[in-house]
Amino acid sequence: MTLEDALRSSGKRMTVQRRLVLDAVRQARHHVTADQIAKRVRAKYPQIDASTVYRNLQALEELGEVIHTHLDDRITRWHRADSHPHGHLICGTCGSETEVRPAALAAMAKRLRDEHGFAADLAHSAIVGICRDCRVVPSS
Amino acid sequence: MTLEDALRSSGKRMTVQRRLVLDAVRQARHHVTADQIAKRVRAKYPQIDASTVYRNLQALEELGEVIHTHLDDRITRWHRADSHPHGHLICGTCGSETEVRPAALAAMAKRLRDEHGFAADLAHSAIVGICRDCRVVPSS
DNA sequence: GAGCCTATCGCAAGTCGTAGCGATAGCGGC
DNA sequence: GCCGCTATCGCTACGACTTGCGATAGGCTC
Repeated sequence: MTLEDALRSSGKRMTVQRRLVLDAVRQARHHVTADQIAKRVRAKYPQIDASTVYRNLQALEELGEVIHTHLDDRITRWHRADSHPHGHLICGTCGSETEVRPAALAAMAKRLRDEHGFAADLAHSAIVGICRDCRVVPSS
Repeated sequence: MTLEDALRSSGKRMTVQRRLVLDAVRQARHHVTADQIAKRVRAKYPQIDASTVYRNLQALEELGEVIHTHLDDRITRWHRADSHPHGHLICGTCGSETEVRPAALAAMAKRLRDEHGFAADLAHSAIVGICRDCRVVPSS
């Protein structure tokens, strides 16, 4: 398996905790928080510590199994690496969250690559701004 | 003064702590962290609490005096609202930080406005990716 | 399948930022 | 200048996450 190879070549080990954290992320429909993952894992393995969840999420990200993104709160979200990529538009006024197609992000990223040689990952952090509705009717 | 008017019309008050926090942000050359601001303020007003600094930064942002941005760590940076706007490109490999001209951001934002009616603030969060140097010579 | 090396674990403590609470002090009116 | 309303203060506790440490347990060798 690719995962086993990746583990081996990076000197990492497969522990029960690691396996359960990975399963939890894979089974989640969309983004999940570390806390949600911890709760899922505790159903099968109650003694797992939050720090173990965080460390395993980092390790699994290094292995290319999971990815994290930042919305506009202080809570990191995680999802499986093979889910379809997309960006997030978050309205600072009403808090609404809209997904953006990868194509739109790619076009934006092209400009940064051309001008700065910078390969941007525009799905990593949400883009904050003001949505259509809030522009028309400013918040009271 | 505009600031006094803004304070009045929003029911806010000008306290010595508020004044010192604002001065500290204004005197800073670039972005500063809340902790750096607290240290500066404590030179003149040693008893100020960190939570007071945070609350005043929020209040001053509502008044349009200061702005906060997010780089790729978990630490919020603050700067005066009238400094020239710019975006940040942060390399996830080497950690280098590059400033982007507002014009480049505006062009990118236009697409989101046209397609989604979304007025993006692309200076609010840093754009993460891989810089030119790290693309050519991958990190060892 | 026993032994060894060390990655990983659970726990405790620390950091950045937020939130609740009783005490203090701006600031508008008299 | 004094009074009263309440925004703001300092303090403490909490939430998300990180880090250091001794104990545990993968997984490679024999």
